[in-house]
Amino acid sequence: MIFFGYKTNIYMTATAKDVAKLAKVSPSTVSRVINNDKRISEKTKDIVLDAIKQLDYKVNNIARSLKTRQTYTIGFIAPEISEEFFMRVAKGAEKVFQEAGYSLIICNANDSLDEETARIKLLHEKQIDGAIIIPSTHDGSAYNMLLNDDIPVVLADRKVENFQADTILVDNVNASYAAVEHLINNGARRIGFIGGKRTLSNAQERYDGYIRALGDYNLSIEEKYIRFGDFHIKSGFDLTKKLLEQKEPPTHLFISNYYMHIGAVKYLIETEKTAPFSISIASFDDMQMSALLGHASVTVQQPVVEIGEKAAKLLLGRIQSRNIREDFQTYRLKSRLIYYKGKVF
Amino acid sequence: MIFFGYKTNIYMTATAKDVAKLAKVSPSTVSRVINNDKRISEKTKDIVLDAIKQLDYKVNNIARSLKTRQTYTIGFIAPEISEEFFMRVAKGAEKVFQEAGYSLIICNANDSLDEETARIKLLHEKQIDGAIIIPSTHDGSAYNMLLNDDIPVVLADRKVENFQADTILVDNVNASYAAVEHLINNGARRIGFIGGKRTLSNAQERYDGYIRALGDYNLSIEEKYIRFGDFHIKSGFDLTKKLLEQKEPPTHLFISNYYMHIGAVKYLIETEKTAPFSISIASFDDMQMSALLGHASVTVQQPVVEIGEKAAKLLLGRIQSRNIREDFQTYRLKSRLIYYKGKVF
DNA sequence: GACAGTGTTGCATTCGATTGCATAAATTAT
DNA sequence: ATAATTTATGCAATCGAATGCAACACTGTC
Repeated sequence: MIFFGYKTNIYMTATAKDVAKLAKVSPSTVSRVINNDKRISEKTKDIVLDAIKQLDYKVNNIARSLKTRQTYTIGFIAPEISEEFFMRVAKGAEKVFQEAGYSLIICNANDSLDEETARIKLLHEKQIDGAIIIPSTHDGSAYNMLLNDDIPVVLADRKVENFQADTILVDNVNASYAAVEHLINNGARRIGFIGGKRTLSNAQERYDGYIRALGDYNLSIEEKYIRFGDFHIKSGFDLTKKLLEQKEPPTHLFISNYYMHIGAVKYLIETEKTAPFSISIASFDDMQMSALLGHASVTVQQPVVEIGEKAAKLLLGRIQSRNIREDFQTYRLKSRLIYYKGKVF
Repeated sequence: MIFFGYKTNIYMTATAKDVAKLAKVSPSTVSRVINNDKRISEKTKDIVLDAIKQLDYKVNNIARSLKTRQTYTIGFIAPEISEEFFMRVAKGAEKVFQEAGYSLIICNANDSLDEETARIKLLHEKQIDGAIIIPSTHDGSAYNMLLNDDIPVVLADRKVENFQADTILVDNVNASYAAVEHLINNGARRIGFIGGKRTLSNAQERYDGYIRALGDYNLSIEEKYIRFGDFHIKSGFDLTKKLLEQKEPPTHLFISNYYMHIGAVKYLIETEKTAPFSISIASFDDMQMSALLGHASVTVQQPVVEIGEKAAKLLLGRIQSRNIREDFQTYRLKSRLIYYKGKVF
């Protein structure tokens, strides 16, 4: 619909020029009105606002971005978008950003450094104003691509090498210490450990907590009770099998994340392991399903949404202050233990 | 780093103009090279490509978008981004789009029509080239905002009222029919039904399959065995409680999705329901954890990733053909049944 | 050697909004 | 009433790339 001849471009969407014509002012004035420039008289402001309403004018964000060099878009890269944990972090971040007028491009790195790097390139090309990254590996060198062009980055959940940034982590060491301690207090002496790739900072830290707890309680650290996987179901399954099929197997397990816990339980169910003893598991992450996972006695509940919120707030601060490179901080958010009834199916 | 004085703008990123100057050609020629215009001589093409490499030139996508009116960005709206099901759809879509050079803005509608509408506005302002929506409600009227501005939309998983579009669904009726049939074949006579909000097309269809199966096998349809919730854990819990606490409770349950199944199992565990009979459950969705859910005898596995892929391909077709409004199709993808060992914990 | 035909390249405008600078209008001071 | 100051608005350039049209260079033909 041509609107009294006021829409001049072929796409029939009103531009600032159209509004200007209708309001009998210049495009600059229109621009000043929509940007709340204070030195504009109430009278013309009203006239312009009225014209805007009449023409249903919306600013063209692309044109605006070209001029202002701000896209109000934030990149969010997670190792795997179908995992509840990461997307709950994303939710926390989205909430904060949305209130500040920013929107999120959520990308999947597929647990691969290459894909992660590809996503970074993409976000860079899209000229995002900042990025939150949950690193897929320990190598953060690709992130410098962003920082070098003054795009601030905040890391969540894991820290990396070769890159400096604000980082939001949880107190992995203390949390896994407490979980293992709980097993010990309940009489556990042979506690198996199933961890993630040690190159990932959170995996290493959870291992450290386990070792420290054993040490403090004078339990010997047995190589044969310790296995490292990759945080996925299959490795939880495989490693549980390995641990339990040896002579003098562990009677308890500390498992470093939710998915490996699932794998462990799958193994226990499939083999209908009833053993001479009952396996009891301490694990990480409290997801919607955690309460139903068999053999769970205690789990570490991380402040997932808060990780995202905190990361988002920090990033916003960096963007707004334009202080991109200094005083990087690392925050450790507190986790807490959730006790299940120790039910063994 | 100023590069031999060739970078003219204050941001020190090379523009087509800089490349042109270095290659001693006009900006138009540079533009033609990067867009693979065939009517350019091999010689100048090489010179320009060399200059591009020297200056590490990257096109400014924002400027390009302003001119071409294409952003190569697709909106993806899901009712809840922390749910594995929806994000697996997103993964399927992302794969297809990525190969075609498009990227995805994933948004969370939080199961709310208002938030969904807000996201649509946002995506509209960002000038996306198309959108895939998993509707949060039965009302699709807000989607017209996109279509009216020639932005094609494809719906996934659920259909809506007040909006016409290509739609990718699964064969809900047949799938739930088959699941219920399986229970009947195993001797079930009193089968409770726990469904989602009937205003959602998939919830209604799953109910239809249940009703049809009972009818075909001459089982009476009992009001007291039928309850509707909201696809979330809590309603699964509450409705299971309601169903089982009555006199002559059902001995089997057909539960319309994964999360309500979780809720049901939570109830069964918490109350340590051992009943005079053992509850056996047929349900929908086969997630990472489904195999571990207690009482499961059979579940419907939907082709989740394929939903996303199919939706993406359709949307790409619409975008590329510029046929936005005609011949809308509805596709029904086939689900299949996964039989668990019928183990009852 | 003039002319048509084909293949390359540049000029200048455009996309829509922002903004420094200049100027006009309104207000206050003298 | 006039000068000085403040306030409000417009002009014109700019952000970086794309593209219709014009112009040029070259080859081949008669």
